[in-house]
Amino acid sequence: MRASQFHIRTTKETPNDAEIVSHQLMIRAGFIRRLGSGLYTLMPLGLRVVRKIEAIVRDEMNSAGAVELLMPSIQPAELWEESGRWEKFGPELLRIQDRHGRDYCLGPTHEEVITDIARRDIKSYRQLPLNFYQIQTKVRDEVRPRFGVMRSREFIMKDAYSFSLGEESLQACFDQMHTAYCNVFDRMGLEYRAVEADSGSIGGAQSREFHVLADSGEDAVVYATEGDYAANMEKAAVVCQTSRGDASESMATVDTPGVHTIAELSAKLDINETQCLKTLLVKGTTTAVVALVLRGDHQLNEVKAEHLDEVASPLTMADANDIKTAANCDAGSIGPVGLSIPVIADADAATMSNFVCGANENGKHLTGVNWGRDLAEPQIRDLRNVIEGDLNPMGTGTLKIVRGIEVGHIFQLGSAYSEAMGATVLDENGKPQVMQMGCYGIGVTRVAAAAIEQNNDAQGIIWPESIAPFEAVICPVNMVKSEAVQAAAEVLYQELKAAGIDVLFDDRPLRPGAMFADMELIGIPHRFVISDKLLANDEVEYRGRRDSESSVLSRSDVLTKLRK
RNA sequence: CGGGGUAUGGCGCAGCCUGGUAGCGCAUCUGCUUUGGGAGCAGAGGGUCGUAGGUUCGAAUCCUGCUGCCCCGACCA
Repeated sequence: MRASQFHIRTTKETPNDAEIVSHQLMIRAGFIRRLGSGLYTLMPLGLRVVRKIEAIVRDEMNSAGAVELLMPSIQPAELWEESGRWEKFGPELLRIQDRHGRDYCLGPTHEEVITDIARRDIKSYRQLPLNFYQIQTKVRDEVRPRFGVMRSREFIMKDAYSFSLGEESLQACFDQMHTAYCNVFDRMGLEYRAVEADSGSIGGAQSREFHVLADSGEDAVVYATEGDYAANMEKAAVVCQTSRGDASESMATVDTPGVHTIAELSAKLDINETQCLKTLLVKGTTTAVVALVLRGDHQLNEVKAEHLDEVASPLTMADANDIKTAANCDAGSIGPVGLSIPVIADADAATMSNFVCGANENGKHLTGVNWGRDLAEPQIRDLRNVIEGDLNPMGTGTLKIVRGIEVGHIFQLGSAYSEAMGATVLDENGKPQVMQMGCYGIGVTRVAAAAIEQNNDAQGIIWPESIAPFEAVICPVNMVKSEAVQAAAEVLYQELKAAGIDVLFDDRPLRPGAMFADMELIGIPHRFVISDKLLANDEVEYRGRRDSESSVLSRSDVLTKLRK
């Protein structure tokens, strides 16, 4: 490709509405252009990257035996009513009506459509297992689109759906996709982790998220210092490592006017937050509210809490009236002593002794409180987020927390959709059996952004070779003045093209500095400079995008350099 | 949806407080010079100051409503 015939628009100024580096660089280098909130045009450079990512994904999916198809973005409401998600999905589902007033949605995901296809097309266990995938534009009416293409309302996603008979076959499909995903991210040269994830309300099944590690990531990823345990924050299990001390103090009431938070409480009484007990009231299933108690320095894990039978789903904090009724005080003064509602304690909270908690009376707290003596022993569950230094639940080492960008998710759906929509096959006995499903997603456009988050410097983007918009660029110095440079650049360009290299020939009449700056901003991995001076010795200058200095090589070594 | 911010040529901003001819940098166009790290000089084009109303002789500027966008919280690839 000749740069003069390719649309390259770069800017020195950083757009003021771009917060994270990938967004800034994608805009500055002209990969994307914003059309509206969460809506982006993929400019020619951006599309090239996306196409390369798609090619890798497609290749690995095909290798894993998945077959590609393409489903419509517009989906009839009836299908979503069948699965129950027309109601459940909420405002993120962008709904539209046609001219006849019929309801549709713009597909945020395609379980319904694919299950409809499966139930019509798959009749026999002999056809299984089968894995369909597509690379397609998804629409989600995000509450808050941000970070450019990282969280946009319209984005490109690879989604695959497997159909199996029996859980063993589902597991095999899942494992196969796990391997394929690792291959995909390996080939893109990304630093990532596959982590255990919560499987949500469907329950039981396996779920794994693939996170590209980056400080700007929106998710917390937990991993063990030893062994290969890794999970997202929602899922990461806590191993209680403390045991309860003796009840050496007696319970007493202290005045704590104006104290509402654990931080204020520990400051007021000059004690550590670990000595305070935090009590949260949430809506319950059989009772109006349920008390959840945690050690003061610990954070409630809302997903874990939501899974409890006693707790209403979705998790809802009790409102002021509920609190008044249950605890006879305001939030900030609640404690578990004397409550007549279920009290569920995090394991670490249950091992506390002589602790401080709210007295269920505004402006008062209790000190020296002990389980079993001052109040009944609580139910014990894992309720909190892990913190750095917690024990690895697998028994080796401790846990660390890093930030991650979720770029992929593989998930065993089981029979959730196939059962609701009647997707069955006949087994070898001629009996109808509900198919087991798995679903597997990769956020293609998000991968591009994640790759930049992980690979950039002050000059701009540093694309991993496999997804760079161009593999190499030829920069002729002062080509307008030198026919020799022009001719040599042209020859090299033709040579690299013939060798199958995806090469950009920067034939724009730019001064060298501007040209280099552009190409570094755009992030092309390999640069070859041609000038009169170099030509005199039959040489070419080479610089890898990560190199701090250029090197000079013989003209004949250019291809070898690229093939290395 | 709650909280905060912002809206002025394509982009980044100043001007607003204290009302009186809309300005700067980048980008664009023309010419000359320049050509190994985002060139210099000279010239040119481009803005109903988000929108609707109000105050005023006069509003980018003061007041009110609305809208867009961005950032912080609950969702997801």
